[in-house]
Amino acid sequence: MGEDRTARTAVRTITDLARLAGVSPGTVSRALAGKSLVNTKTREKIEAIAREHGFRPNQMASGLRRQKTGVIGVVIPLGHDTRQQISDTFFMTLLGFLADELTLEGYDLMLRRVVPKDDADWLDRFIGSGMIDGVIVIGQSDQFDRIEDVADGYGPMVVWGNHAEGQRHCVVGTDNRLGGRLAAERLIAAGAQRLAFLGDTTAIEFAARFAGAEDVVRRMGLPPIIELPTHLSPERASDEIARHLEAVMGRIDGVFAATDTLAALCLTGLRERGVAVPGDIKLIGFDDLPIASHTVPPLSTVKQDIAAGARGLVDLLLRRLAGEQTESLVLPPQLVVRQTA
Amino acid sequence: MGEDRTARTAVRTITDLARLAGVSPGTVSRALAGKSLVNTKTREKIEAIAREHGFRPNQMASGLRRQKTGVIGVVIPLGHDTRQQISDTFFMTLLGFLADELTLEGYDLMLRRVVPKDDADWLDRFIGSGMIDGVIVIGQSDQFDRIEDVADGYGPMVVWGNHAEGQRHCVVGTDNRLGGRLAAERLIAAGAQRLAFLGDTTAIEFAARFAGAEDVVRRMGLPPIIELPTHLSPERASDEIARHLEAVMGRIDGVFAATDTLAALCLTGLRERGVAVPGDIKLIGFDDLPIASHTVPPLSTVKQDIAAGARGLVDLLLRRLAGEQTESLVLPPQLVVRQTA
DNA sequence: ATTCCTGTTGCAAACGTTTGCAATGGGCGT
DNA sequence: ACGCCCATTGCAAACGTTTGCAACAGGAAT
Repeated sequence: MGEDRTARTAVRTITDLARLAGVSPGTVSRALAGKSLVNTKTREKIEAIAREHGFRPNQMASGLRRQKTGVIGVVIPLGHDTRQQISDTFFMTLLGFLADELTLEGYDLMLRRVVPKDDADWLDRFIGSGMIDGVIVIGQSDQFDRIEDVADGYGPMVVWGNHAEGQRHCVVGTDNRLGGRLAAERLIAAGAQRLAFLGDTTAIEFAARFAGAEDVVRRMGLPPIIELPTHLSPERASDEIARHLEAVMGRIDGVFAATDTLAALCLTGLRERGVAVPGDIKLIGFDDLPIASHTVPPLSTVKQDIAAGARGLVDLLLRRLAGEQTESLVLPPQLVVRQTA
Repeated sequence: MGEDRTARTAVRTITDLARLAGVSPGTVSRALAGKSLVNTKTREKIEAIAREHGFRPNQMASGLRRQKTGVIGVVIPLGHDTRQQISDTFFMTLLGFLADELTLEGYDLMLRRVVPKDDADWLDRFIGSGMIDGVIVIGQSDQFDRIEDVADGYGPMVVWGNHAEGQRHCVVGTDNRLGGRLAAERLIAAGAQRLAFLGDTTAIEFAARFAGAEDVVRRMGLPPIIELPTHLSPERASDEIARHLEAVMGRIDGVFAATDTLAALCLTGLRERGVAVPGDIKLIGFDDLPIASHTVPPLSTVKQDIAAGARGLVDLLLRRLAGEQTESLVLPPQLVVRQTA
């Protein structure tokens, strides 16, 4: 008992509520929106009824009328490596922070995972859906050009990824080239001379990290870095790394892994072969994921500030939504020396 | 050149397109929807124009009219442990698989992270928003009762979590109690007698794991399990675990961690104290996350089949959307013996 | 008493799509 | 040659909200 004070009339629309309150739908709309064009008494009455019936205005209708949805699209293109990435720790952590930031700003988040290979206009489709006010692209993958194309005609888009001179889309990301330099310098400072790079350089971010490392070895007159292309998904990566190690063992004394995840796998591979780290081979990763501090020995790495990245993405996107033109944001990476290099 | 065949007339609505094609909006709608009530010739013409102008029907309008949105809400309640969970590896992996499955079924995914403590009707608000056709709740957290309340009046909801006898909401999850039993049995089989449980049992899933372990020690007449409540976020957990170990060291010879993440941290803590694993203390985790196979020594654990879980969630939700009444789905956990127990 | 505000409210037209119903036309059977 | 049916299309009313404009009341100023 006590429950039946909620009238049997279900109040699903603003019009129902208006009827109950004895006012017009317009007034209800204004009252609920908090615009001050409505009498305090009336507003309170309306709010009371709304609360009592658990009424919430339909977001679809509101969105249609106002031509904005309160939803930000977040899309993860799976370019060169279909399986991985949506479960990749780095992207997931970034996504988590994004969710936090967007919620804080009153936006909802619509997540979409796309395979550009099977779906050429993945980006236009998302943008044109009318469901989102803006879009955040997590990772350029191998879709740099397509993103550039879209950037010309569509303002509210920010991309996580690598910044290239003169690019047209607004990007937030770590200075990968600098990160690569830091990594290589650390390996060399720890005593390594003949380096290898573990990772797939068709991903533009990884290419930049590789390039940074190359800068260093070239400057110091060391032999060129051996590229060891590797997929990101743990299942495939394990075997590939094993094969790589088989092939280059003895010819290298330092490994720069494109990712902590790869570094961790590499560490296991080295252990299995009885190779001492950092004794025989120095190893450094990238990202500073939680795993980096829990390998044995703990992984030296180049830290990306993921939280700052998320904040930057959202901040820039909001300003673009407000019509501002924004520059890209390049975050400084930070060397974290632990025990593998 | 060759680019200007795209007429300058921007075609944003179905009506624009209709004008261009010389038909009525209704026909365009039918053509684009693929319903076979339209002449092949006409359809092709319309499709051609649509393609040429990159036209996509507005999802908001469509959703409003059809009273369905093609969007599934995924909500992660952060109950007892505000900070964590959205970056928790387990939930993130589940989320990744969910994204895959939902995409496959033609649904979009709207992600929302909520703090029930600050926002009592988080679930009603999401459901009542009119933006989603159904909802998947990831983790019951400490919100079991609220979910139960909602389940009575709202069909299309499926929850990841623990199954309790006679509950009213449809849940998909691992048999946590059985998992707890497997873990305890393994610890004991490895030689442990005095067990501790690492984790916060106010989370219902963890409570079930704990209960399963208790079943075993009771049956075998061993001393009761010592509870070591611990937050999930790595930053807080590290210290808490250190303090716990300090307190119970020497009184235990086996640890059942509620999560692989906690187990990995515990392993580090034990190493720092010079405790041999599994020599002095046996250790077992839960989940079988990637990290489990890369600790040193690799972690024995109880595996949850995350992919199957995601598939189950989506499958049940779709059937509920179709009006079916569905039973809960309880997945069997699987013991994975590595080297810590 | 008349006029002019100001503060509230109602009216009705959007927003862009879908869909039941009716209208049109051509082909076919008789 | 007539009528009927079927395939295709157009018409217009929804879906639920927002918002410019107009209307209205009551009070203040003249």
